[in-house]
Amino acid sequence: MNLQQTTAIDFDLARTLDSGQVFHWEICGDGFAGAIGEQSVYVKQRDDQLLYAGATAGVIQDYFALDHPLREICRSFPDDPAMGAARDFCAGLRIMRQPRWECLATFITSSMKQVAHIRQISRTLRTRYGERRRIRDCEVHSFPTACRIAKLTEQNLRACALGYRAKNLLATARLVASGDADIEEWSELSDESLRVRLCELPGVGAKVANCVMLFAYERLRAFPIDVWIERVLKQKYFPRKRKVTAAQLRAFCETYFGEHGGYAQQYLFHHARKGGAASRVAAKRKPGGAGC
DNA sequence: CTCCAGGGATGAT
DNA sequence: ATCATCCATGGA
Repeated sequence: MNLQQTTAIDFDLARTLDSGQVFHWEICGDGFAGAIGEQSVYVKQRDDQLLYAGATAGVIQDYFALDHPLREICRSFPDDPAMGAARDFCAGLRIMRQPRWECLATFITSSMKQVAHIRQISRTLRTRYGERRRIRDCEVHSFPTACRIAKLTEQNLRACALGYRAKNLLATARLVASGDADIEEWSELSDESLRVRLCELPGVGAKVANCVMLFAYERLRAFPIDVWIERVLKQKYFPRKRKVTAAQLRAFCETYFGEHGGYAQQYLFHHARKGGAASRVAAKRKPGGAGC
């Protein structure tokens, strides 16, 4: 199969796919295979060129948000040591435009899960209930639609290792499938209204809502606060302060990181998670023991 | 073995 | 408003 080609400057494909925003792309040959909606796509990067098959250039460019003005976005970040280090570490990392339902569903399954296991759950759901496709000798499965999941049982989903998340995914799938929750229509809402609507869905709280807003609704100001980001914020921005409430953190993030706070958050997250020992934030240690 | 993970819902202070 | 607890599962 012949590959098509499009220019992609200020873009790092592998880093973007490994940054914890999308969970289903797999290594295929010397590139990656995955689904963009219902289409199976192969893509690999060679310098400033993206070589791809399975979709149009327009779909590729839109999905990877190659139109985001990354230079300007990075310039809008606050000028402090933690942010600067994260920005240097995350060159070319872009916030993609993901399909609403699969992003929402995947982050409902993400609660109290490591990235590796979110990937495993996504793979199981796709393999069992999605549509199988083939691209360049690699298998790709689309994410099951809300209607498909709505017809399953909680036991079906628990069998995919979802645990207590099964009930939430099923209930939300049924709301979306019935049209009671019109997640496509919600793209017209303001940030605040959108967050309220998302949080009404079973299994969606502030953190998941912000992830979905950032990764599927292009609300680049949305700032998800998970355990990693919470540690980064407390250690880098509130050092030697015993008590920092969730409300304080939220208020700080809304203003300090500016109009592209979601990008800043993703860079801080990726740096903390994947950076070297120097960047790593220490997990909370159990008190006691002769620490010396 | 233990500790922890891109949390949410519920009920008690 | 803030805190405690429970909820499943598997990687490290």
